[in-house]
Amino acid sequence: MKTETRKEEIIKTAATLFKEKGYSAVTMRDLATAMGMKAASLYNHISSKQEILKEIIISLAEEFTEGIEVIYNSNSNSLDKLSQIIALHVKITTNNTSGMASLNNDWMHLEDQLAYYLKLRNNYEAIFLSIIKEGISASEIKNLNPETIMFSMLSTLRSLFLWIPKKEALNANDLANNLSAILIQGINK
Amino acid sequence: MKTETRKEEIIKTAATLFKEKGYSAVTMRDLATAMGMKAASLYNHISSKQEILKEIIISLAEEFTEGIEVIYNSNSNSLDKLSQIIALHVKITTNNTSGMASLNNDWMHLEDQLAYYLKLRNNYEAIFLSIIKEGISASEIKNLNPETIMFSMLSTLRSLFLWIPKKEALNANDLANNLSAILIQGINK
DNA sequence: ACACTAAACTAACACTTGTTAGTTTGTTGC
DNA sequence: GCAACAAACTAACAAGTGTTAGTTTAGTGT
Repeated sequence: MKTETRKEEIIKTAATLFKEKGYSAVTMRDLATAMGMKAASLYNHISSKQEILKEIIISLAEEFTEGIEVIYNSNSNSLDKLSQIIALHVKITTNNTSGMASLNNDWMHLEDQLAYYLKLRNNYEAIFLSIIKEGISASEIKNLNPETIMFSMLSTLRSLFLWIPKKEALNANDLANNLSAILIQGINK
Repeated sequence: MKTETRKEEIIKTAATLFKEKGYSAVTMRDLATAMGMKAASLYNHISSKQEILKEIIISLAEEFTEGIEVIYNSNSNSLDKLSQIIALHVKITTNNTSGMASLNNDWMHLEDQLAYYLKLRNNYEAIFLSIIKEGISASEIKNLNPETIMFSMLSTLRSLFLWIPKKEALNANDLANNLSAILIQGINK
């Protein structure tokens, strides 16, 4: 329980491979080669391929859940809360780009934990939607379809893992600020 | 060369399976079962699993290329061109939701056609970026980072395949108009 | 009736998959 | 020097993979 570092290395390596080819296309032999060992040796550290995916996805999903609940319960106004959500996505994605790829593309290959993951995701979206609706009621946000607003924002935020690695020039703060400007104020001059 | 309808049925069925589980996780036996036949029988109509993926993705990529070139060469102003790009995505995605899932998630499993696909995609993004830059030069668009603007819009448009099937209530025109409003004018009241 | 053809079938192939069992290696604490 | 242990190894497995070869079936035009 102390030196779990080898297991974590495997999970991290797996995440980068999953990002490139997807969970199903990565074999245990691919992963072993990337780790410089034989496939069977992986099983000294992990119990199955499934477990790796679970470790990657569930911890991230829980991180998002905790993050948005704090934001929701703060006493900022709605537009500020949306900016904080943007910053949350930028931060988590910056810290674990590869894991975010699995979260977005391979969640359907969770087996035992699929129901739990979907529960977390539905909960997250429900809170996000509440914030938007409250913003509309408070006349902070334009009276447009709330689901479409959420879809648009969430699409951009969920794609950050594709974008951030190419632009390490931008630091996390600048990116979050840029995105807030675009997503909230629009681009029309 | 006349009745290619059986091949097209296979490709369409494959696309819906690829959308749910991804290209790598769908076996030829899965596809055959969905078609009500045995796996070997598929090969009377298609030459390989690869070919199916190619047919799905390349035709869509070419459709986007043709579409954006027409828009780019029209004499609308830049904001109108962006609205037309939004409408292009909504239209193509509405007509082939499953195929768009493969285009977005499984392009890396193209083998022989991977280079060609990447060429088309880079060309598409270059034109998109030109339109944004021209809009900034013409003072139609705010002077924000053009790449970030494109990334934000494209993320939303590329995720439409996830969204459109859930909202068949909205027709294509309404959705395109809603999205144009949000992406261009912002949500801040 | 007969040849043709589209489209299904059965059987099998060579290879790859995730995983297990049992063994060897190298380091650490006594 | 030896016990203990983490972490690698070899060898093998049963099941599943995409694909091929050859055959059967049923419908169509002559």
